[in-house]
Amino acid sequence: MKRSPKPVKSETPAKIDIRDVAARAGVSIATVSRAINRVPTVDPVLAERVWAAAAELNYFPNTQARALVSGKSKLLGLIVSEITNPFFPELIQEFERVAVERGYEILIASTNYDRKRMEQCARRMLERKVDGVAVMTFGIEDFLFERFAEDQIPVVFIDAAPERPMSSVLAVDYRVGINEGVQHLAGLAHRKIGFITGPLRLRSAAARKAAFLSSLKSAGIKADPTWIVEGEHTLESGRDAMVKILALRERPTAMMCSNDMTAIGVQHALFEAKLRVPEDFSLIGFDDIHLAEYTIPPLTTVRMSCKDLALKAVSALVAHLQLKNLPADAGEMIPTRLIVRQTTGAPKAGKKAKR
Amino acid sequence: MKRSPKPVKSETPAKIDIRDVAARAGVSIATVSRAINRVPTVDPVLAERVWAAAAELNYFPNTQARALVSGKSKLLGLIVSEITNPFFPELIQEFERVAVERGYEILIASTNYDRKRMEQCARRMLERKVDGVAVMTFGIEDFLFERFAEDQIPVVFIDAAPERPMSSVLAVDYRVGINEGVQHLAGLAHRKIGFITGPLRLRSAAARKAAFLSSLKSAGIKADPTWIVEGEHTLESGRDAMVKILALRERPTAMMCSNDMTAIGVQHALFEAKLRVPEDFSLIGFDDIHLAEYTIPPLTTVRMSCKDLALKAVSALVAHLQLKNLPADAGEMIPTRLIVRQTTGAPKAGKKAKR
DNA sequence: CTGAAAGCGCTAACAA
DNA sequence: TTGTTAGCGCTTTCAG
Repeated sequence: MKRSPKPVKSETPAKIDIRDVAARAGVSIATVSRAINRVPTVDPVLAERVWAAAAELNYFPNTQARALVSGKSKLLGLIVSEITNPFFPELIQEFERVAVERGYEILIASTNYDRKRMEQCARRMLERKVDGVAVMTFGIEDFLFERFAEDQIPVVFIDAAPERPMSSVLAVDYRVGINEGVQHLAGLAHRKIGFITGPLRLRSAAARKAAFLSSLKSAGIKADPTWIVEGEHTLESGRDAMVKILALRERPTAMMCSNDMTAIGVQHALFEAKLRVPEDFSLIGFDDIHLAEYTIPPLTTVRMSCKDLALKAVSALVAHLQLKNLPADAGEMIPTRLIVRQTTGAPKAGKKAKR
Repeated sequence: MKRSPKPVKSETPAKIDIRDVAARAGVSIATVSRAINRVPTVDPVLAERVWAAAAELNYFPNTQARALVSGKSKLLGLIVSEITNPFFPELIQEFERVAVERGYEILIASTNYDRKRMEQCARRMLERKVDGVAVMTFGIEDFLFERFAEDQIPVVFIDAAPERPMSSVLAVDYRVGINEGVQHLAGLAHRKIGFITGPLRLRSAAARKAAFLSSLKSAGIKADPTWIVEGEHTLESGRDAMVKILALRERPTAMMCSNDMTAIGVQHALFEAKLRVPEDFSLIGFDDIHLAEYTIPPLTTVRMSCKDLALKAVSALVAHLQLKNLPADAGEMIPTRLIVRQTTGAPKAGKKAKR
C-alpha cells in the first residue's frame, strides 16, 4: 500500500483537502464526508470533531470533485433573452436568491433574441452539466432542449413547453391584466387603441397580442390593424413604432405595449412629438418593472410578478430534481393585474363626444 | 397513466464519454484527449479521426472532470453590487461576451451593498474554484479577498485595490467627466450646484464626490454642504434626497448625481414638485446607462464606458492567468466624459445676469 | 507520436 | 456506526 509522498514543506498554502481534515479530526475521510454532508448516522461526537477541524483548517469541499462523483453539479442554468431589459435583472436577482438559498449556484446566459446564441447557451449549459435549466426567454426553439431530455435534465419554460418528461411550464395569465388595461382605457372613453407587440415569434409576445385582441373584442371595440405594430421589446423599437404610428393619417388615442421598455420608448417618441401624456395620449405598459414608477409621468402598466416567476421556476426545478418523476406542470397560473399610475387619462375632447 | 411502462433500453445515448470516442476512433483515450485539446504533436490523421468520432457521437468533455484534474475551472467570477441597477447588466453583458469568447464561463453574484452577502459571494466564488474574479462593486471589504491571494487566484478591482500579487486595478478617471459637467453648468451660469453622492463607504462614490468638490473649486464656486447629500445609488434615494433639498430654504439651481439611477429619482421628485427640467432646474447624472437617452427629458450625464470596464477586467484576469507573474496594474485609466442632452439649461432669470 | 497508468478530491458501496 | 476501497471522466507523466 502506497502513501502519497510527504508534500513539500509548509511553505505552500497547500490546498486543504478532505484528508487534512480527516487527519486533524482523527477519523477517516469517509467520516469527514458524511459529517460534512450531515448524514444523520454519524456519531455526534465525531461529527463535532470533524466540524471543528474543518473550521480550523478553513476547509470546504471541492465542488468539482463532488460533482464528478455524485453526478450533480448543484448548478442551475438561467437563460434570459436580454439582460439589459430591466425585467430580467429583477428576475435574476430573485432567482439567484432562491437558488442560493436552496444550495444551488446559477449560471446565467442571455440570448439577445439570437438563434445562434440560443444554441450556444444551451450548449454551455450542457457542458457545465447544470442540474436544471430555466428558459426565461418567453419561448423559442424548443428543439434545442432535446438533449436535456435525453440527459434527464429538468427544464422549465414559460407559457408553453414541449411535451416531454422532466420539463414543466410556468403559465402566465396574460388575459386578466391586459383585459383590465383595455377596460380601463375603454372606461376613460378611448375607442382608438393601438398595441405595440414584442417579437411575434416569441410565444409570450404572441400571447400578449392575442390577449389584447380578445380584450378589445369583448369591450366591443374594433381593432385597427394599422395601429398594431410589431416591436422588439426594446426602447428603440418602442420609439420607432410610435413614430410610425404618429405619422398615420388617423391616429389612435391610446397605446398598450407588450412590455415596459417599449412603453418608455413610446413616451420618448411622444415627448419628441411634443405630445403630452396623458392629456394628449394615453399609454399602458406591461411587466411593471421597478422603473415604471419613476418614468415621467409614472407609467400605468400591467404587473407580472417576476418574484413569482423566479420562485416558481426554481421550485419546479428543485421538485423535479427531488421527486425524480413527474409533476407535469407547475400549478396555478402566474397572475397579472393592472397598476394604474399617470399615463392614462380621458382622450382629448377634440371630436364627436362619445356619449 | 403512471410512468412509461417501457424502461429505456439500448436506445439511451448513455452518457458519451472519452472512452466511447476512443473506441470509435480506434485510438487510446490519451490520444482523444490530446486531439480534443489540440495538442500539436498529434498525428493529423488520427486527430481527424478523433474529431469525426467526437462529432458523430456528439461528444463534449466533462467540464468537472477536466477541472478536477487540471485545476482550472474555466470560470470567471463577477461580483456586482446591485444587478437591478441598469449599469450592471450592461457591464455583465459585455463581460459575458468577452469571457465566453475567451473560453470562460461566468459566475455572477450580487452583494446588494450588504456586508454579509459580500462575504457569501466571496465564498461562493472560492467554492466554485473560479480561475479569477472581477469585483465590480466599486470598492468595499478588500480583506475578504485574502484567501484569493493565498490560492493564487487573480482578482481585479475598480478604483483601488489592496497591494497584493495577482490582483490589479481598473482606475477610472472621474475627474475629467465630472469637471466637464461642472464647467458645463457654470457656463450656463449656474452657481448653486448640489450633489447627491452614492454610499460614501464605496470608494468610487467617495471619489466621485471628491471630483465634484475639486471641480467646483476650480470653477471658483463655493460648495454648500447642505446641497450635498448622501444617497445610495438608487431611484428611491435619489428621489428622497431631492425632496429633502427642495425643502431647503435656499435651493440650488442644479444638481449633479453620483449615478444615473439617482438622477432619474431626482427627475421624479422634480416632476412631483411640478418643477420643469431644465427650465426650472438642471440635472446631470453619471454612468450614461442606455436608458439615459430615453428619460424625459433625456438626461445629460457623464459617460463611463462599461464596455471598456468589462473588456479591461476580463483582459486583466486572463493576462494574469497566462503570464503567471505580475502585471501590476491595468494600463491607462478608464476615461469619462460629459454627454450633453436635455436636462441642463440656464437657471431661471431670477438673478443677476452673469457676464 | 501513442498508449498505459496514475491520480485530481470526493462519494458511495461494501466490509468490519 | 466507521473505515476501506473503487471509481467519477479526464489530463498528464512516463515508457514504448
